This record gives sequence, structure tokens and C-alpha cells, in this order.
Amino acid sequence: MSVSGAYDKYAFEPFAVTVDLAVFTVRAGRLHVLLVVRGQEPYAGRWALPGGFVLPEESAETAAGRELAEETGLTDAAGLHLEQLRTYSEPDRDPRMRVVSVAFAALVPDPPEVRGGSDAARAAWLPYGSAYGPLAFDHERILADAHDRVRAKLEYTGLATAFCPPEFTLGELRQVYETVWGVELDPANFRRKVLGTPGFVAAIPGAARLTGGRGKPAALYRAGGATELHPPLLRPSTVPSDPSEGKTS
Amino acid sequence: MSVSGAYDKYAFEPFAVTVDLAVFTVRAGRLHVLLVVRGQEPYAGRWALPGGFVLPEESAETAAGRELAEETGLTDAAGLHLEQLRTYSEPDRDPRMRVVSVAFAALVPDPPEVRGGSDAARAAWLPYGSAYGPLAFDHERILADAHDRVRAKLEYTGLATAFCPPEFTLGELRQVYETVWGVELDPANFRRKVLGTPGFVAAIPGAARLTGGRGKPAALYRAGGATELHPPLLRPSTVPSDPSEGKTS
DNA sequence: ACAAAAGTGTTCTTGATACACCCATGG
DNA sequence: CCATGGGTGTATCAAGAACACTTTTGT
Repeated sequence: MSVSGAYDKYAFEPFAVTVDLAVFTVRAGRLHVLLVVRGQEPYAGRWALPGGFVLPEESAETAAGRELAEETGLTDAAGLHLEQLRTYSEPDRDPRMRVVSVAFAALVPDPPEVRGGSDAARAAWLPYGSAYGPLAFDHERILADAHDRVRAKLEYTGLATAFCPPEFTLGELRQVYETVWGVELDPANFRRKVLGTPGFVAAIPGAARLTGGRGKPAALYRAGGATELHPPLLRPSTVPSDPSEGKTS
Repeated sequence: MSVSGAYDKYAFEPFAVTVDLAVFTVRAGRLHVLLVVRGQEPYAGRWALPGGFVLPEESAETAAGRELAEETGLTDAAGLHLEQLRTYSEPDRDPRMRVVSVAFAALVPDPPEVRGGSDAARAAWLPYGSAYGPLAFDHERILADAHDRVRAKLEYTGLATAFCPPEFTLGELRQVYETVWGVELDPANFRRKVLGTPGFVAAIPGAARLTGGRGKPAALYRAGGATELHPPLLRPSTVPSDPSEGKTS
């Protein structure tokens, strides 16, 4: 920011600043993403990430929260997690003009019904990786980056609770990990690991709930305050000789 | 980015987009930051992070690389590491106009002399945390965020090699960790950990060098290709009952 | 009675830690 | 010959993986 010399507001080609949101949820054992259908050119009719302009008096964070509320009806109060991913600024990423986009990753509990509000004519939860075709703009890459980030963050933060309702069972929490990572975890060891990590979850005394209809009722927990997990909950099968592992640069 | 309706380039107040760089190096067993003195108001005479405008045909990454080269003379070829940190977009962060800044963290090998080129009238390497007073704008926070990021990334990436010259000894690499983390590591165990992590470093056969003048000459290594470390090199003394630990949200 | 999921206990193996010890070099 | 840093070996301990087993529900 060492501004050199003049700072005429209109000295440079104006930049538009937008936010793009990769909103994830876990539904029916699959990871889902919130996508909208574009109404105009370019990329009319294609799926895209929800988002919109940052208004003159907003920060990118405020704009992202506003857009998320407009699309899903979720306010910040719910166990919602909204986190800046990175900024995409290639000069030609929007054919119309210079648009710099601050991307966010959001995690929401289970499936709140989509309110097709404001901007989004049609919005839908689609299974991640399903046949929604190539996304508009560079949203394909943004979504992939967000997916990588979420997978990695489950390891060393208590983020997984953001996918769960306010009160959840350890089985539900485990299913979040299994769904996002695509692996199976030992219920016994998972339980010990979670309960042994201070601040990850907090027991609700006396509460219990049936999960799948069958089986013993499970105790209920709330999200603990901890943001970082010490020690981390590492995902297994990270065999060094596995070439199918994605790298986040 | 679901642009609704019209997209007149001048429909909104123009945003200026800049990059700010937190450039770190390890010199004489201390972590140093590259800072510049501001020449004009606001914050004239105060230390600030190097940076500047993103030009119309540049991405933020390109602009950051250009600014870094202008300040330090370091080109991308060297073992340099440049990584996007996050974007700061509070409406009032610059009193003159709406400026959105994409912040980067950069790690450079040892101390290349500062070339006071272009923008930066005076630039200097200062020990991190030394008495450079409050930085201009919100750079204090950006620098703190960058510091957190670097400390965390040493754990699970091979990033530490970016602080080292192309050929380095394991003692030098260990000193990077000790300096950035502010701890002492057991040389024997550090060695085994590093060599046992595939792709972290690659031995240079037959090469050896004296380090501190004294002692046995040490074998030389190059940075391996690995970006992620499996398993991670966790920093010690992460006692759960330690309240002085910084949290990165 | 059986299936399914929660929850507890136990063994085995792996990795981290601590520290003793030898090697090579400069003063 | 001593101080210093590189490098190897090894005993000890804590954490993770695998799996047997009990408990409580629905069908």
C-alpha cells in the first residue's frame, strides 16, 4: 500500500469487487454444494457459485454474510461457519470488465431449504462432483480450492461441528468426517479422539436421541469453543505412494 | 458473481486494488521483516509493508511478484516463496478512498541487500517485533496474520526450505524452525524426522560445508519437491493449558 | 431372537522423546 | 586436547490402530 504520488480515484481503470461463496452441507451421507443458475450472459443457463457485488460501505466479509443470508436464509447466529478462501484476480476472468473476486467457503448445518431470494432465480443443493457441468467463470477452480480447504481444515480445527445441528451425536459428527474425507473411521477410536481433545465438543447431560431408528440412543453434544485441535485428528490412508492426493498450493 | 441486471463499469464507486507484502527472512538467528518508510500522508514517516497498485493487466499474484522484485531484486527463480494470505477490505482502512488490498506472505533466503528501488524511498530489514512503532494503515494486523500463517505452515509443509539458500545443511534448516517457533529442537530427532519425510529434502552426494567455523562439516541438501509433509512436523510445548497461544481464525 | 448402533476395554504397533555416545574440525 | 556441531544408536513412553465385547433400542 505504499501509494506513490497522486491518488486520483479515477486514475486507473475501475475494478469491480465481488464475493463468491462455496457453501457446503452434508446431506444423506453426501457432500452438497449450493449452486445457482445464471440468468444472463455470459454463461447464461450455467451453474455458478452464489455471490454478488461488494457494496460501497461493506467489507467483503459483510457482503458474503449478506449474500449467504439472501440465498439460504441462514443468519450468523446459527452454527454457521464463513471463512475467507482467497482472492481471484486474473484480468480476463470476467469477459465484461475487470472483476476481482474474494472467495469464501461456508459450512452450514444439514439442509435448510433454499429460498430463491433476490439475485438467485433458481438455487439448488447439488451433490459435490455430480453432473452439473462446467461452472461459469473460474468457479470450477474456486469450488475445488474450497473443497481442498475444507478437507484439510477438518484435520486441525473443530470445523466439522459447523456441519452439524446445534445438538448432535458423535455418530453424526463422525459421518461428517467420513463423508468429507471419503473414508471409514473406527467409531470407538473416533469417540476417544474427539472426547480426548479439550474444547472440541461439550456433553449435554442426560440428553439422548435415536439416530437411524435402530440401535442404542446416543448422547448429545454441543460444539466446544476450540478452533484449533491439539493434537490434530489426522485423516488416515495418507500413503506417501498415493498419487491421487490433491495438493493445495 | 451472479451479476444481477446491468453491469455498467461506473455504476459503483470505483475500488482501488492493491497488494501488500509481508516479506520474511531469517538472519542471525532472528526473524526479520522487510518494511518501508512512507513518503506521503497519510501515515507519512511511519513504517509500512511494501506494496502497490495492481495494474490493469495484472493479477494480484503478478503484481506481488513485481513489487517484490522491485524491493528486493529477487526474481521468482530463486528459492522464493510467495503465497496469498487474505484480502483486507474494511471500507475505512484507507482514509482517502476505497482500497481493497490483497495481502501476500513471502519467504526469502537469508539477507539479500535491499535495493531502494522505485516506490520505496527507504526500505530495511527489521527484526520482527522490534520497536518499529505502529505500522501504517492496518498493516500491523496483516503482519501479525502473516506471522501466524508462516509459523503454522512450517508444521505441515516443506516451507522452511524457502528461508534457506539453494544448498543448506540440516543445522541451518533446524535453525529456521527454532527461530520462527522460538523453541529448541533436538538435533538428532530433527534430523530423523526430516530425512524420514519423503520429498522434504534431497541429499547432495559428497557435498559438505563448515557451518559455524567449528565442528564436523555438515552434509548439504536441496529442497525436495514435497509441498505437504506427511506426517507433519509438529511444534512442541503445545500444552493445552497454555493461554498465550495465538489463534488464527 | 436378531440386527444395528452406542459405548467400553484391551492388545499391539508405531512414532516421539530423551539422552548417551562417536566423529570431524578449528582453536 | 578441548570445545563445538554433525551424525548414530537406543531405551522409554505416549498415542494410534485393530478388534473383541457389552448395552440398548427397533423390528
